[in-house]
Amino acid sequence: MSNLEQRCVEAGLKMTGQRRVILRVLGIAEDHPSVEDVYDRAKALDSSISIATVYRTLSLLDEMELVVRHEFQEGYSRYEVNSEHHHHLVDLETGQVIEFQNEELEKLKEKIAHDLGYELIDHRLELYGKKLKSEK
Amino acid sequence: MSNLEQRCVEAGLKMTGQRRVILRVLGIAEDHPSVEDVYDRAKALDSSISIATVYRTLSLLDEMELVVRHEFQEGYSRYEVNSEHHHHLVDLETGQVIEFQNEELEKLKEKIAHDLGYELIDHRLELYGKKLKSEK
DNA sequence: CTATGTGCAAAAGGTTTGCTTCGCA
DNA sequence: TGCGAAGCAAACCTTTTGCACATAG
Repeated sequence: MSNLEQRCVEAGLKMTGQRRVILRVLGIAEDHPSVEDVYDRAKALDSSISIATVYRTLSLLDEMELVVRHEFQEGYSRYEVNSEHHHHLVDLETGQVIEFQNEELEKLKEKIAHDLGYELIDHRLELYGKKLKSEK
Repeated sequence: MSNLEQRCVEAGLKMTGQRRVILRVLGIAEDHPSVEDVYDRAKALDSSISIATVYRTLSLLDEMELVVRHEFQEGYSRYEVNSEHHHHLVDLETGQVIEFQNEELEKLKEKIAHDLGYELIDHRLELYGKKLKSEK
């Protein structure tokens, strides 16, 4: 049983065929798939899956924080398995999403929130850019 | 003629009654109104305005960069007049939006993008927090 | 006068939900 | 077997759009 499945069972979810497939799709994804993407990939493994189930499952996983939902100003959501904390840089020319971490940034966010009199619960940082012409 | 109106005329837009009203609503707003909010406020000044016009006008203003569109993960957009660059901290308990600026942050963003081989075109930073209990 | 803008209602696109049936525990 | 889960289609919500009429310049 995969780690994701394990955690679902522990949370009291029934491990249905559909959920197993969706978890598998998410587990092997190397990108940040949209609901439609997850649906298509899941359907390739089990053609009986409906998009309603994909939506319901992703919402559940999001609540359980097994997954992170992103909205990169595209009008729809994209998901990824919740692993290490990181941020995203979206390539405006290709749509490619690059992940990064930055310790200095983490500290700065905490400081800013605290200075404003707030406890930081969540945050979101996205960079949008174009690849620099590297003269090779 | 208000500054916003001025800039619209310069951009070649016809200054209709509806646009004047919408610009006025945006100009005096002290919050970050949703399209529905703008529509309601505009209707109070001119009951003939339709929501389609509000959407069309806000899109135009956004393209012209007279206005900034935000999506605070609420499922709809909010707008504000484009003034000084700043970021937002959303109070998770009240929905209140606090604006802030931070020079260190600006530099850090540029550096991160550059280190990843990108030219930073746009970015988005939102903090979500709860007010600290201040023992007064 | 005419290109641009508006109102209205319908359509679009993503997401949610009611209801019935299915199947895991 | 009983209750959570799935499939299907309709409903929802925000946003966009086609079309006929109105109006700024």
